[in-house]
Amino acid sequence: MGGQEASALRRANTRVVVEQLREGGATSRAGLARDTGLAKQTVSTIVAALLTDGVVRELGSVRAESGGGRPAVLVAYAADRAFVAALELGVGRTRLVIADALGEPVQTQEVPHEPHAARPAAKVLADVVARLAQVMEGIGGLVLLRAVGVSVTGLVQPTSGRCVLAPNLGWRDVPVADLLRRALARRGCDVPVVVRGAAQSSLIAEHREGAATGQRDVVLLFEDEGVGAAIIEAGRLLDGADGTAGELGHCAWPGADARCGCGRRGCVETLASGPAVRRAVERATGRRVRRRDGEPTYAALARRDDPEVAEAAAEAGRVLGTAASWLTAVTAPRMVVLSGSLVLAPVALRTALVQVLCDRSLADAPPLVVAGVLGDGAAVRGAVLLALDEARRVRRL
Amino acid sequence: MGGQEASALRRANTRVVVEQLREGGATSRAGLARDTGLAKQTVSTIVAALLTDGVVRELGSVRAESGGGRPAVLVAYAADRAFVAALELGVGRTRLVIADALGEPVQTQEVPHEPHAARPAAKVLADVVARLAQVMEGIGGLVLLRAVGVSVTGLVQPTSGRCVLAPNLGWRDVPVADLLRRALARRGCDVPVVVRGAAQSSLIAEHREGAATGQRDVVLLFEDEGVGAAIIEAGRLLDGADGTAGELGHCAWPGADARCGCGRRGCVETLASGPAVRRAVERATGRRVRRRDGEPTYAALARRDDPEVAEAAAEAGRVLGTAASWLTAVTAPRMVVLSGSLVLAPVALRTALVQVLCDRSLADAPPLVVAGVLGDGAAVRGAVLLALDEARRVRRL
DNA sequence: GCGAATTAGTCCATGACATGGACTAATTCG
DNA sequence: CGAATTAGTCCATGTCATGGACTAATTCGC
Repeated sequence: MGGQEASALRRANTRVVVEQLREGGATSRAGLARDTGLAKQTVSTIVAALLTDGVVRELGSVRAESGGGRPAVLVAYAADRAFVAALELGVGRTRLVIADALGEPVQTQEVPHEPHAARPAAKVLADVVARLAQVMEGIGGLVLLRAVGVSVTGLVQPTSGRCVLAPNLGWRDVPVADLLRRALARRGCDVPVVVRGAAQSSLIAEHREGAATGQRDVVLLFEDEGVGAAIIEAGRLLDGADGTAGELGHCAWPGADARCGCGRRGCVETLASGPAVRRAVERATGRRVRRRDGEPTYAALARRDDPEVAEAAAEAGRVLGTAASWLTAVTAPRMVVLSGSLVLAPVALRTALVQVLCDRSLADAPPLVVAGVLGDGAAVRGAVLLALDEARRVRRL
Repeated sequence: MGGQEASALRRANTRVVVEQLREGGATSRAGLARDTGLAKQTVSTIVAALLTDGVVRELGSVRAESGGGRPAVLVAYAADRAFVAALELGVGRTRLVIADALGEPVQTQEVPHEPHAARPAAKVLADVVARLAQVMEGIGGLVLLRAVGVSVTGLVQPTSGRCVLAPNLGWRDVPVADLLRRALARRGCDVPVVVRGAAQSSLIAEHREGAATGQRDVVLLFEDEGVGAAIIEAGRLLDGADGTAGELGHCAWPGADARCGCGRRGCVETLASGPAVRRAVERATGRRVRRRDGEPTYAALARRDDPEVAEAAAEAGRVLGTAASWLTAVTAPRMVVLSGSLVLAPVALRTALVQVLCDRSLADAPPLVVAGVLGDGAAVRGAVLLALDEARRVRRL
C-alpha cells in the first residue's frame, strides 16, 4: 500500500497483539492468533517486529503445558523495559511507588510528611524527584521512566496539573506537574506528569481493581478532614471543564452559616467533615477529642462511644447523605464507594448516610453503598494507573 | 490482504470521505483528496463505490467556480435517500419532524395534545406512527426511514426506552421505544428508536447548533412545570446507570417538607417550579394567577409585576440557583443554559438564580449563564440529532 | 522404542488496498 | 490559438493480511 495509511492497519494489529499479551499473560504465537482472530502468519510477523524492538521477549525456558504436539514458545510482554512512577502527596506522608510496564509495583517508599508550608513547593518536589531518581538507579535509571502519576490531597486542575488549593499541605496554586516535569528535565528525563485529586485517584483504583470493578457508573465519597467526591460515568472519569468536578464539600447547605476554609459560608464540609464533627462533640461534651499521632479525626471519634458522639456523627451522616443524594441524583450511579477516612468513621455516621441516600433514591433500586477495599493505598494505586494510562496514551509504553 | 481485516482500512477511509462530504458539502474528487489527505486515486475508487451504492451523487449540472483548468465534477452526499423522524411528546402538544440524511427538516407537524391519560399509551403512539407513515408516503415511503428519535417530557430510561414517569402526560412506566418499534414493525419498518427526556434532547440541540455550540462541558436547566437538568461532559451526554442523570428537581432541600409528586417530601421542585411559585403567590396575595390556554405557569407569572410575584420568584430563583450550584459543583461546566419555560420566567427569578450560582462558584471564573437560543424547538431538534446519531452509529445512514 | 497423531511455527502464492507519477481531458488566460 | 492549469484515470509498485502447504517438535498408543 506504499503510503501513510498503509501502516495504520499494522499499527492497529500490533496494538491488539500487545494488548492481548498484557492482559492475557505469556502466550504462544499460535495462541495469540486464536485469541486475536488474526492469521498465524500475521501474528508471527508482528511478534518478530516486537521482539527486535524489545517490547516482547521469548520465554525459551518456560514451557506451556502441552497435550501433545510441538511445544509452544511462549512470548511475554517485557515488563521491566519501562517503568512508571506514582506519587501520593497526602496528609502526613508522601508515598512513592515505582511500577513496571504491567503496573506491578517494584519499589515502594513512604516518607513522613515534611511541613511543606515551611519550604517552597519547588524544593519539596525536587527532593521527591531526587528520591525517585535514586530508586530508579537500581532498576536501569531514569531513562526507563515513562510517566509520572500524582495524587494530591487537595483541589487539582488535571488539565494544567496545578494544585489550586491544598489546605492540609499548606499549598495554594502550586504548579505540581510543571515543577515535577522541570525537576525531571534537569536530570535529562522528559516524561508526562498527570495530577489528580485523592478522590479521583482513589476512585480510579477502586474502579479498576477494587470494590467497583466492572461498574460502569460509580461515585466515590472521600474524607480526609475535608469532603470530596469523584465520579465515573460510562466507565470514564468525570473531570469537568476545569477539572474540579466532584467538589461536594463546598456545596451550599441551605440554612448553614459557618465560615468555611474556602472563604465562603455554609459549605457541607463545615457540617460533615471530621473536624466539624469533632467540634460538635466538643461543644456538646465540653471535653477535647484526643487524636493519636497522625490519626484521622473520624478514627479518633470512632474510638469513643458516647451518645454525644453518636448523635453528632448521625447528624453529620444525614448531611453527608443528603449531599451525596444530590450527587447521585445528578450522576445516577449504581454504586457509591466510601473511601478515605470515611470507612473509619463512627457507625452511626455511615448508617445515617446510607439511610438518607436510600430514602432519596429515585431509581428503581437505590445505589449500592460499599466501603473501598484498597484502604489507604487506593490513592497511590490510582496514581500508578493514571501514569500507566498516560504512558500508553502517548505511545511510550 | 485477502482477509477480514483487509477491508477495515477501506471502510475507515470510506467513512472519512462520507464524513467530509456531509460536513463540507459537495466537493470534487480532487478537493476530497486534498481535504482528507488521501491519494486522488483512493478517493476516486471510494467515490465510485459510493456512486453505485447511491450514497453519493454526481452534480453534473452544477459547476464549481473555476480559476482555470479542467472543470471539477462535484460529488454530493445524497441526502434524500434516507430519512429520520423525530417525535416530541410534550405538555399540550405532540410534534413530528422528518429530516433528511443531513438532518435538514423536510416535514413538520404539530398536533395539539390529546388527553393521553384517557387512552392507552399504545394507542396514542400507534396513531403517531400512522401519521408518520402517512407523511413518509410523500417522500418515498417508510422504507426510507432509518431511525426515530423521541423527546419525552418526563423521566426516561434511555437504555430501555421506557418512560418511567411523566405526570404531565399521565404516563407511568410506558415502554415508549418498544411500542413505537412494534407499531412501525406492523408496517414492515424495522428501525431503532431512541428516547430521551426533554432536558437531554434540548441540551443536545443547544450543544450542537445552539447557545452551547463548541462547549465541551455544559449543563442545561429545564423547566416545564417540573425542574430538570441535563449534562454534557467532555462533549458527551451524561446518562448515568439507569439513564436518569440530571434529576435536579427531586433533590432534597434541607428543611423543606412539602409533599412532592414523586411521593417524597422536600424536593427542590416543590419550591422552585412554576406551580410552586404560583402557589406561593396565590398564598401571599389571596388571588388566583390566571393562565392563558396552554401557557407555561412561569410565563403567566412574568406577565404580572406585583411585588409578591417578584418576591416569590426571587426566592424560587435562590433555591433553583443553589440546586444548580450543586450541579455545577459536581460537574464543573463552563456554561449553564437555561431552557424550557425557564427563559420565560420573571426576571427576578433569573437574576437571583445567576446571583447564587456565581456566589457559589469555586472555579476561577463562574460558569457562563445563558438562555437557550432554540426556544421551544430545542427538544424536537435534539430528537432529530439523536435519531441521526443512532442511524449513523448502526451504519444505516 | 517407534510410528501415528497433534500442535507450533514458517514459507509462499494470492488478493486487497493505497499511493505516486505518468498520462489524458477539459477548461481559462494571455 | 497555444500555454498554463486543474481534474480525473491508468498503471506499476509496495505494504499488508491470509489460507494452505510444509516443516518441526512434541505426546500418545501400541
